[in-house]
Order: sequence, then C-alpha cells, then structure tokens
Amino acid sequence: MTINKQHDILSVALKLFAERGYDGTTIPMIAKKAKVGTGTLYHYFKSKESLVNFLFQSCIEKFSEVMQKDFPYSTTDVPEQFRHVFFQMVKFTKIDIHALLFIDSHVNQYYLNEQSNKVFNDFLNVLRELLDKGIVQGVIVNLPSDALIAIVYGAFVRLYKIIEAGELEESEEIINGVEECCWNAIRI
Amino acid sequence: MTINKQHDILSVALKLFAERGYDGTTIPMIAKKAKVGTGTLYHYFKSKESLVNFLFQSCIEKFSEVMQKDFPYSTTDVPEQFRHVFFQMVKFTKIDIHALLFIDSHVNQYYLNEQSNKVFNDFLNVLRELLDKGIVQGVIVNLPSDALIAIVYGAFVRLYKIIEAGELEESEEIINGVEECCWNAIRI
Amino acid sequence: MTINKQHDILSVALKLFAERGYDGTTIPMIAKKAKVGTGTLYHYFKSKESLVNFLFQSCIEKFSEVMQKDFPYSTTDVPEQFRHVFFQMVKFTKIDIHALLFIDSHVNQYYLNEQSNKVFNDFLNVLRELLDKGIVQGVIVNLPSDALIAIVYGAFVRLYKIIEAGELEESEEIINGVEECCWNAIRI
Amino acid sequence: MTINKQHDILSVALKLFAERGYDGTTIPMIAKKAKVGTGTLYHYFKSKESLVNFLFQSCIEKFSEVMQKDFPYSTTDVPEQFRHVFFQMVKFTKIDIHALLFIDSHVNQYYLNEQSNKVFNDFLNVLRELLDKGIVQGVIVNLPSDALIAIVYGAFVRLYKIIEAGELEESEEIINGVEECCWNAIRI
DNA sequence: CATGAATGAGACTTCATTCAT
DNA sequence: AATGAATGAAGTCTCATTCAT
Repeated sequence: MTINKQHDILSVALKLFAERGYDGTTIPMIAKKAKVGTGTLYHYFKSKESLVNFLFQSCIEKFSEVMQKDFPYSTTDVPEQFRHVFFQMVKFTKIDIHALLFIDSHVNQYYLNEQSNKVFNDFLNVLRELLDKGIVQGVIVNLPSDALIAIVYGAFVRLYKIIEAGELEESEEIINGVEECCWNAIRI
Repeated sequence: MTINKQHDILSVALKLFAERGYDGTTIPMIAKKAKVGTGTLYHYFKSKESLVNFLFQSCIEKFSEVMQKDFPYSTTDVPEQFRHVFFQMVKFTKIDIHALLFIDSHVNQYYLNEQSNKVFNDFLNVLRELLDKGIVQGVIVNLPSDALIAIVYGAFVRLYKIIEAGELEESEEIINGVEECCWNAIRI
Repeated sequence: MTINKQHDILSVALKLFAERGYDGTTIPMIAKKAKVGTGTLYHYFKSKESLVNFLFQSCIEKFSEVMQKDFPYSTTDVPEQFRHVFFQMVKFTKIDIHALLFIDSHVNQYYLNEQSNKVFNDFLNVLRELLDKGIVQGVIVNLPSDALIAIVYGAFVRLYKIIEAGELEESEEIINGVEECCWNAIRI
Repeated sequence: MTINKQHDILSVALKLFAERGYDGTTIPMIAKKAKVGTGTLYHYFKSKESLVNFLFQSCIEKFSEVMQKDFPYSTTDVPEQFRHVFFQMVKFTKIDIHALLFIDSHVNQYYLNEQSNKVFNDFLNVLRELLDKGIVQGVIVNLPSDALIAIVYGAFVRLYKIIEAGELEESEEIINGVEECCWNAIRI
C-alpha cells in the first residue's frame, strides 16, 4: 500500500487526462489504476471537475515555480534570461512530462473554472513581461508577446509530444539545438 | 432545408470536435446543431468513431492538397519552397481554421484507426522530404526533420489557437512576421 | 425482378420470424432479404404487427386446409382419421416447414390480435372434436383432448425442429415410426 | 430490501424471457420488475447476452441435477428408469416452470454462445444414453434416440405450456396419464 | 478513512414508420 | 407502386456520484 492515496490519484489522473483527455478519462479508470475504490476518490475531490481544476492549477503552479527558480534577476541580459527559462522548462518536463502535456491540452476548456483560467493567465504574464522587456531592449522581434509565446511554447510542447509518442528520442544535442532554433525565431 | 445534410453534419462535427474534443462532443449535440435527427447521422456514418476517422482523413487530404497547390517544383530554392508551404498553410487555415485545430487535437488518439494514422504519416513525409532536402543543401539546421516540423508546425498551430480564442487578432503583418520567425528558427 | 413482391415479403418474413422470432426480426432485415425498399413493405402491410398477424392467420388457414383435405368423412374409424390427419401434417410441413415452426413459436404471443387467437382456437377445435370422438368410442385414452393434442402436436413439432436444425435426417421410415409412436401414445 | 439482488434479477429475467422471448424483453423491463436500477443489472452481468447465457446454462444444470437425482442405477429396468426421469422432470417443472419454458424457447438461438450449446448437448447425451440402452434391450422402439427424445420431451413441454397458459389444469391424474402415454409412445 | 454496490441520467445506436420523390 | 432518406422514440450500456457498511 502506498502512503499517500491522494498522491496516487493525482498522478494517475494527470497521466490519463494527458493521454486521453478529460472526457475520455473516467473515474473508474482513474480509481482502478490508482488502486483505490471509486468512493475514495470522492473523499479527496468533490467531483471530477474539481479534480481536473485542482490538477490544472497545481501543474501551473509547479511549472511557474520551476521556471522562476534561480532566475537571473541580477542581469538584464534577455537572451540569458530566455535561455534560463527555456532550460527550466526542459527540467520541468523531465520531471513530469505528463504535466506539460496535460496543461497544453486542457487550457481554455469548458470544464475549467475562473480560478484555473486566472492562474494560467498570471503564468503567461510572467512570460509576456520577459518578452516585452526584450522587445523594448530591441533584442526580440517586435511582434505581440502572445504571438511570440505561441511560437516558442508551441514549438516546445510539440517537440515533447513527439518525444512522448516515441517518434523522436530525446538527447541533449537535440534540446540544445531546439533552444537555439527557438531563440533564433524571436531574436532580432 | 439544406441541400446536403451530410455536409452540415460534417461541418458541425468538425467544429465541435475541434472545440470540445471527441469525447466531449455527443451525437445529440451534433445532430441538434446540424438540425437533423440523431438517426440521420447514422445513415451517413456507421458510428461516431467512423465519423471522426472520416473527418480526420478528409481534413488531412484537403490540407495536403492545399499545401501542395502550385508548389514551386521548378526551383530548388528551399527557402522559397518553405515560404510557399507556410503561406498555403495560412490559406488553408483561413478557409477552415477548425480543420487545423481538429487535426492538431486528434492526432494519435485512441479512436483513430490505422488508415487515419497512415494518412497522417504520409502527410508528414511530404514535409520531412522538403526539410531533409534543405538540410542536405546546408540551408536548414541539421536536426531531425521531425523536430523541425514540430517547431514550425507547433508554432503555427498554437498561433492560430490563440487567434481562434480571441486572444490575438490576425493581421497580415503578424502572419508575415511569424513566417519570418519560423524560417529564422530553422535556417542556418 | 419477381412478379409478386407481396409474396416475396411474406415468404421472407415467415422464414425470419420462424428462425429469430418476431422481436428478433427487423423490418430492414425483411426488406433487404426480400429485395424491396422498407417503404414498399408498408404498401402491403399497415405495420409490423399487422404483418405478423396476417402471416399467422394465413398459415393457420393453410394448415387447416391441408389437414382437412380428403378427410375420410365416410368412415367412423378414428385410427384411420388420425392417420390421415398426421400424414396431412407431414405433407404441410414438407411444403413449408417454416410455417409450422412459425405457428409454433408465435402462438399466444403478446403481439397477436384477437382474430389471430380466434383463428387458432377454431383450428384446435377441429382436432379436439376428432379426439373427443375417439374417446367416446373408447379407442383413445380418456384424458382432456387438449392434453392429447399437446402430446401429439408437441411431439410432431419438436421432431421437425430437430430435422430443421439438421440434427436428424428426415426419412419415410422415421416419419412412419413416429406416426406409430404418436398413435400408440394416445390409443387405448 | 431484498437480501440478494442478483437472485431477483435472475428470477425476473427468467420469467420474462420465458414469456416474451429474449428480444421481446428489455433491460428496463427486467430492472423495473426486479426493483433495481438498470445500472445495477450491469454490475452482475456484462451484457444482456451474457445474462441470457448465464441463465440458460444454470437452468440446464439445475434441470440435469434434478433429473439425475436418486436415479435408480442399481436396476437395469429401463421402464423404471424412464418413469423416474419423467417424474423428476415433473418435479423440476413444479419448482420452476419458467425454467422449463425458458430452456425450450431459447435452445439453438443466435444469441447463445458455444458454451451454452455445449452444456445443452451434454444434457441431451444423458437422455440419449438411457434411450439407447432401452433400444438395445429391445424394450424401446428402434428409432434414432433424438427422435424419441423429441417425442417425449416435445409432448412434455407442450403439456406444460398449455398448463401455464391456463388452458389445462394440472392434476396428478393427468400427469400420470401423460406419463403412461409417453411411455406407450416409445415402448415396443 | 475506505470501499464498491447501487443508481439514473444520459451516452451511443437501432428501428418502426413516414413521406417526398 | 416503389423507394430509401429522415426521424425520434426506445433500446443497450456507461459513468459520475452517493451511501451503507
């Protein structure tokens, strides 16, 4: 038996939601894989919706934390800061790729509540600020920061989707290459 | 009455699948929006699964057609060819953004059959060839072509996701800028 | 094309009802096997129920006709009359075994109307009279005629069920033997 | 509340299947009569088909058990053994007439699986052996044992069908009379 | 806390029947 | 007369949720 059933439920649910989507994942599926009774699930979460929202918010939170860990506030060198953020994203993904894919496929869905949407938007703001600073400094192309995020984040997520699907094997070389690509995409 | 009920069903289903996912979309939902009886749907498609597979394959087919339309075979200039493909993708998306988002969110899902997966893979091969040619010519960075596709396609799709979500307004300026970004990402 | 669609519908329906029962047989099944459109069926019969009732009544009628054909009214010899009826039943079954099995499995069912039930009861009365006469004459055992009919008719139908199922091959020898058995069962 | 919902479901389903046939009986019908939710039915049985197969096999099993209970193995007197089997069938029918009628109307139907067919065939073999022994001893008429079973079993079932339909009142006298008829039918 | 039997709303699907052609 | 597309009621089955143990 595991010490923490809640933890088991969360990690199983995250994986299943990431793989099959919210509606394609059933409570019995989660319960069975987490080796708990279906009723147990309802001791920890009021409903399926509250579970998905809890997961979403805590994933964003962890993602945000990792991304800001050891952030080089001291410097004003945007390329260095971009580099830092990128490799922290890599680090986060290595810890829990399902969290990345879960976030990606659940953003803006009809079952997310206001709080989830707010948390996600706050998270985006951190990135927006970084990029806007680069635009002002003239080191990043002058496009709406949301578009720039879409480019970098879109590329990043899709890369890990094909890695997770087994269509590409992860290697330091490739990751470094992709980082360069992403920076080249948006730098002036 | 509409001339073609099958067409109505397909276009409604495409939109709903793109917005809510396969499992989040119900047959009654589709039927109601398409203004047909639920039974009618089953005159045209054997099952919900056969509907989603039909849609998937025909979307890929259309996408593939548009992308290869007027392709500059005469030249060997990869940048020009890349540019062509990119703007054909833009054209396709303008015709039917739901098709783009539908494809993106349904690739590799458990309800797709072998034929759907094959059709999608064939489609990717066209892109792979183009990029591999560029790598050989030394004008595109030497990374696995799947990674390069992920970068460009991932960026592209995510851009249109936020446009569709109303978080960014489409403009020729932005699209041109993004095209430049994408090319800069992968060129040497 | 067949001359008579109604005939095709009836013969297909009879066979299917006999094999799969009323509820296990669908209108599309019948239409397809009879090579007509489903709508065509409704030109000949008001509803599925009216079709099954029509079939039931016409089967009983034919059965009754055959059984009374060349009936030896001149004699009062019950054994001879019994023999006649038995072999007329054999003759009827040889013409259309499905009719026999259809009648057997549809008697007394909830979808039969009053008229069908009446027709069947009238048919039984003919048999009852014959057996009652034999009882009065002291050549048939003194049991309720319905019980005697159940014995003979039950034996007869079940015999042809296993013949139809391919578990027994019909032969004159066996039929003669069974006739003897049936007579021995009820004679004094 | 009842102690055993599964038992309630089974007994209600047996009765309804016997009366209306498999396709004429719906899951909501069964659930309502058994006073359970429709979903409950699916906790006990995977599908309607698995329910009917389970019922079929357990009915045959019970029937077989009752028929072989206290079988006079010590004697080689076939008439006595026949008599025993017949009255054990009567006993079984008195316990659960629906089981008898259910078996009769569901044999060989398209929804029965291989196991069900096998169980039924094994059951028939017991009867075949008994009759074959009688034929060898020269006390039973020389006809294929399947034909003899058809005669006796067909007569027996049909008798109880009309009793169940209220067209004949059961009495010891009649049952004894019918037993004599059945024996007379097949003895030499 | 933990469970899983129980439930009924609602999912997918079928089918008797109608009707425009 | 003949058709089959169209329909919605009703069938089988699933699933989020509750609750007695």
